[in-house]
Amino acid sequence: MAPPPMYQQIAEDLRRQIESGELEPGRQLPTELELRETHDASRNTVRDAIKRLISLGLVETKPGQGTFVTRKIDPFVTVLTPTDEGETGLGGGEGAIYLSQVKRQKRTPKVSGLKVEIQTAPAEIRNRLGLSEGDQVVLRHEERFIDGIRWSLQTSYYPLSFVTDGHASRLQTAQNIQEGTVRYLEDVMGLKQTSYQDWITARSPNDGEQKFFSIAHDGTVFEIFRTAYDQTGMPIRVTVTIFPADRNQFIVNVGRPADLGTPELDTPDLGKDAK
Amino acid sequence: MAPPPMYQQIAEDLRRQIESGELEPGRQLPTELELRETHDASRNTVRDAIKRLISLGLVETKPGQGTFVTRKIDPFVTVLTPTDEGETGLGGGEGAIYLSQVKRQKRTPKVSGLKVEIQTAPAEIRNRLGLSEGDQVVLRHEERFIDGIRWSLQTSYYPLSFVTDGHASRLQTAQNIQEGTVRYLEDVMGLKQTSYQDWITARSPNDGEQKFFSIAHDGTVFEIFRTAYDQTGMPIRVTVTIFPADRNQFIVNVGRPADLGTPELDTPDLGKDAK
DNA sequence: TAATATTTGTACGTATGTATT
DNA sequence: AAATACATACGTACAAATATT
Repeated sequence: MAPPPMYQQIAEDLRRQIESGELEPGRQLPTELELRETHDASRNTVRDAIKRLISLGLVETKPGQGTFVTRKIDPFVTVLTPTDEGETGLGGGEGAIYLSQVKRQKRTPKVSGLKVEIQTAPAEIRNRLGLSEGDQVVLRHEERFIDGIRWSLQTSYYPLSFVTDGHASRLQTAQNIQEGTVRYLEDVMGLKQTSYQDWITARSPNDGEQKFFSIAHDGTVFEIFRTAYDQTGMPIRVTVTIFPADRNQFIVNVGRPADLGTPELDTPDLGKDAK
Repeated sequence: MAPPPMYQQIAEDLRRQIESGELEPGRQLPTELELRETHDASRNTVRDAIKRLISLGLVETKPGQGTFVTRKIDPFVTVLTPTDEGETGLGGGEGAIYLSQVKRQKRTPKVSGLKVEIQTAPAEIRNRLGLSEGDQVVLRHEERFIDGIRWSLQTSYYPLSFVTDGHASRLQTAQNIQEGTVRYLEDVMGLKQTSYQDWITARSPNDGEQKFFSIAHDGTVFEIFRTAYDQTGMPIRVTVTIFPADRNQFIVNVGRPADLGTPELDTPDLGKDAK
C-alpha cells in the first residue's frame, strides 16, 4: 500500500486541527515557513496542502498577513415554495425568491445597485420567455444583502414589448417599484402571475461573482432560473439569481402550508460530516 | 496596471480554445512539455494553468496518458415537486426523489448495492426525525445509476421503533421493497405520507463520493435532505441524497400541475456563460 | 513477458514580486 | 524603510501510471 502523498498528510493534519476546534475560526494558521519546519517539508509542499484546504473552504489566505481559518457564515435559508397559500406566486420585490421567515425575522435584507438595461435576449432567456431571435428584453439587476453580508445577485428579464406595447413604462426606470413588479404588471397590463418554475443548478463563479462575494475561483454558486407564468400559461418574466453556496441553502415544501420546524437551523456545522 | 500572472493567461488561452470548440470534448490537450514550449513557460507554470481548468471542470488529467477536454454529461433533471397532483407525496422507490418525466423516458434508472444497517442516529437525522440522543435508526443505502452513469447516492433513515414496535420488519431486510416503502408503511402501520420538506445544500465531496462519481476533490455535490411527514405531522423518514453538480439539476414547480415545457433541456451548454 | 518511452504526480530548491504591518 | 508573509515562476529529480515495442 502506497502511503498518501505528503501534502495530503499535512492537509489532513491541519484539517483535523480545524475540525476539532483546536484551531478556531478566524485564527491564524502557522506561517508557511513554520509549517515547513514542523512538518519537515519544503515550502511548496506546504503550499500544496494549503491549496487543498482552500478548495475545501476551510481556510483563506491574505497576502502579507497569513492564512486564517474561515469564519463560517450562519447560512441564509430561502424557501422556494410559497409560505402563504393565499398568494399565488407571490408578492413583493423583484418577483423574487423569498427569505425564510423562520428565525430570520431579525435579519434585514437590503437591496442596492439597481441597474436597468435593454438588451437583445440571450438564448437562455429568450427560450424561457418564448421570444424569437433578436427580440429585446428589459433587464433589472440588483445586488442583495442580508445584515450587510453579500447575499445574492439577481437579474430579472421582461419582454421589451411590455414597455413598448403594454405601457409598463416603469419597468425601464432605475427606480424601485414599491408595490412590486408582480402587482405593477397586474395593475397596468392585467397580467396575473399564477405559477412559476425554478430551475436549480450549481457552477463555478465568474470573475464578477468571485469579487462581489469574496469567494475563491474554485468555489461554488447556485444559479436559479425562476420563470413566472400568467393565468394563460404565458411566461412573463425570468429571474436569474446567483447565490454563493457557502452561505445559502434552500427549502422546498410540498403538501402542506409548511410551518413545520426547521431543525438545526442554528447549528453552524450542519452537514459537515455527512457521509 | 499589473498584467495577470502567466499561468492565468495560459489557462485563459486554453479555455478560449475549448469553449470555441477548437478543442472538442474528449480530445487530448497538448502535453505539459509541449505547452511548456508553445507558451515559453516552465512546466510548473503550465501545470498551474491546468489546475485552474480542472477546477472549472473543463479538463481532466489521466496519469500516463494526458490531459483531456471533459465530455459533458447531458444533465439529469429532477423535479422536486410532485408531477402528479393525485399522489400526495408520492409513490415508489425509496420514498425518494423522482426523475423528471420530461424527455427522460428513454433513460433507465437502476439501483444497486442496497445496504441496510442499524445505527445510533447522527444529530442531523435525529433532530429531523424528532428522536432523542442515543435513539437508533434503520438505514437503507443505495447507489443509483441512469443509463449506466453514476447518478446519486441515497440513504433513507427510519426510526428503529418502526421495526421493533410497528412490525415493519421488512425495513431491515436488504431486499428491495417492491411496492415502495411509502406504500409498505401505510399497509403495515397505517402511516400515510402527506407532505415532505426538501433541504438543499451544496458542498465538496468526501472521499467516497469523490471515487464513486469520479469527480475532482474540489468538485461540488448537492446534498438534499428530504424529511417526510405523516397525516399527523410526525416525521416518518429522512432521505439524504448526494448528487454530483456536474450532471444534476433540479426543478421546483409552484402553482400548476406543471406540464410546462422545459426549455433548453436538450442544449448541452445550458448556463455556460450566464452572467 | 519484459523492457522502454511517454506523460502526469510529487517533492525539493531558489529567486523575485507584491501586499501588509 | 524594513520586516513579514503569501504569490508567482523558474529549475531539477524521481515516482507512478500507461502505452508501446
